[in-house]
Amino acid sequence: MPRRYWLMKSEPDAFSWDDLCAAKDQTTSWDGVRNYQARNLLRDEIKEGDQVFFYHSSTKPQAIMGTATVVRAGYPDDSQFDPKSKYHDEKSDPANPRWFMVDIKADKAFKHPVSLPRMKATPELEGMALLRKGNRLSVQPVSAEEWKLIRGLSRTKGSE
DNA sequence: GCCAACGTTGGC
DNA sequence: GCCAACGTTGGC
Repeated sequence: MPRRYWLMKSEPDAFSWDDLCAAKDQTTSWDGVRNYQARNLLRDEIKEGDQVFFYHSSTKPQAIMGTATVVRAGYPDDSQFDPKSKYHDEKSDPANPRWFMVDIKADKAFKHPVSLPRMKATPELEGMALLRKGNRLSVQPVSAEEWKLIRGLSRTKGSE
């Protein structure tokens, strides 16, 4: 199985790229995802060694801040069983957990974060999941071509 | 702050 | 099982 690529969104007010870099071992559990489509990716598709773009949403500017590596593949999200957590899900059965998470570790900060407008202005990225209208998935696939191209963009300053 | 898009919930 | 109402996401 070749390494695969993903994009994960985070609101920096909640958890930012800097928070990831400041975390112990620059590693965090990607918990709190409560969407079935994203859950399926976390549980079934995302494997150790896969690479992740870390994207800041609902902020200015929205941008991919850097890359991370999946250091642990899908396992049950423990926040679903914690009554004190805002992610608590009383309907989830511990014997058959509903929600999953992965662990990611910060890899490289982009010299130049790649902004949403810059990606939109790049014709080769036209089909990218992130740019599709109405897209709300917080975890989404990235193709090898998109990965390579965006890493290239991050090495040079854009107009955005 | 607005609102379009989409997912989820619940009445029937 | 349909679908209207509602809540959330996230760009603008």
